[in-house]
Amino acid sequence: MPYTYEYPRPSVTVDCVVFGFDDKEPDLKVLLIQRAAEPFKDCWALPGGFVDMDEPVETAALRELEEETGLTDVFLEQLYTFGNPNRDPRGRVISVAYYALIAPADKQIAAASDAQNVHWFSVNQLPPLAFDHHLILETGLQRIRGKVSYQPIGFELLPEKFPLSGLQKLYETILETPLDKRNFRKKILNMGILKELDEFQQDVSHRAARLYRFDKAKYEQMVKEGFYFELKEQRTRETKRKK
Amino acid sequence: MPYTYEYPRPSVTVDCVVFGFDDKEPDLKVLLIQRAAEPFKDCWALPGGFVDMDEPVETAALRELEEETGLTDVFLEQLYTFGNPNRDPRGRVISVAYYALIAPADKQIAAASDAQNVHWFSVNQLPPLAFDHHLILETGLQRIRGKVSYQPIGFELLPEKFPLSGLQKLYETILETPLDKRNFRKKILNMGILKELDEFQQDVSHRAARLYRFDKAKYEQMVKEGFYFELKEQRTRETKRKK
DNA sequence: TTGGCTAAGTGTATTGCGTACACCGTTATT
DNA sequence: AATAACGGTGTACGCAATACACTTAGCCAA
Repeated sequence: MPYTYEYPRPSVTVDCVVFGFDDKEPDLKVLLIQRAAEPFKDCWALPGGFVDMDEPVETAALRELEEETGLTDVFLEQLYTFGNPNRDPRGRVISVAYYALIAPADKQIAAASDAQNVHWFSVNQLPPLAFDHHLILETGLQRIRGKVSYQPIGFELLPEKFPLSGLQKLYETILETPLDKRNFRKKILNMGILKELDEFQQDVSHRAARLYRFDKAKYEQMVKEGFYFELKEQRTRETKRKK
Repeated sequence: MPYTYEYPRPSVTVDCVVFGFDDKEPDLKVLLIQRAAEPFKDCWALPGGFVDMDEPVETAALRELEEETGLTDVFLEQLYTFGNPNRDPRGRVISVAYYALIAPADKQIAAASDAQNVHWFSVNQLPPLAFDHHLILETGLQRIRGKVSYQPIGFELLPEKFPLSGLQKLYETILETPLDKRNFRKKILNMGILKELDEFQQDVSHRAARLYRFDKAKYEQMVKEGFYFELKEQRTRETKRKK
């Protein structure tokens, strides 16, 4: 027991809420691992683990994500820090939560390390979760619901090339509201942040849709010039203003 | 040295970015303390300190704030967690930062505990700060700039009763942009979240303005019914869409 | 008391954007 | 050849954002 301190110290962990989008269902998914060790052995949980003493916290999140699921090169942002004294039966554990967005093409995932199993779950059909992971996940959901409307993070959930209908489905899924096709296309195309490609969908049993790519460089250029991304929930005239 | 662990553990602290608004200058202010102990003795810093083992992190933030500045009953939200390995010369210290908004009427502050001095600084005239507190403060600034536009947190910076011009000055200060008086009044009054009082400014050397109060209960009621607060930067027609 | 200063308070015309809404075209399948 | 599935397109309407200037109220000082 070599590590001794004058005052007691908490352990610090990271946990990752990994979101993925499945446009077949269509459904927002979360990546969970099945714990191989106590506590909560066999229970589903968010991927995560202890922060090493010499690594930045975000690095720990990326490392644990790769160790437990094989994922690399993900979009990752800090979500919230959970530190209630009783959230972990092993003692005082403060967890810095991150959320990640990954494109389905990257979805080759592999159970490893502390995990005996890794699996995508629909956010609407979640198993019981270890610790306070349900709270963390819910916090992550709120975050991306709030954030997709005014930052173009949704593209992180799509493959590099996607049809407009795929983007629309994504927004409809996250915002839980139907959008008008013509208005959606008009608005997103007018923004000028999509690059129209000369490629089309393959292997579909109907007319193939044109593919687009998110033009990140142009977007950042426009932001500098005062552009303000905004793609809100479309409400009907009735619900818009009551009374 | 009674506390021994199998693995090394970081220390965990909290830091608070306390914002106040001065409508005389008008200026956005931050409350800083002058450190009484090493490291960074005599240097200005954000109020904060170590998290006790049996208290929630947010409780620690509130406790440290009271201990060092005498402030209680503040609006407080978690900001971000800073955990780079070298941010503190004493070793690995991970800090959970919060930001607080307080009304000027509450501004009776008192140096205490670890602080030899407490002082309001304009965010535009900051002294050198201890640790990475400059980064934390900057992060807090960005947060409230982003947040005032779509959540009515600005009222936390005003006294309970305020004139419309005070609210407008607040928004102009935080957003760093001039707003049109008539449009501002029209918009905020139409929202219906302000209660018109039968009281007026006192001791002003010109016509006294009517005072208003933020009707929080009504606002929350309206949010439930789908109301969406939004008070954006007003841009001119020219800058709005280029080309 | 009067004149001057400061800030409060108020209305309208224009325009751009969000919204609602329906049909034809293309491709693959049987 | 017919069907099924989705792709792709235009317009009219109404509201809300914007631009813009003068009068009134109250205090103060000469």
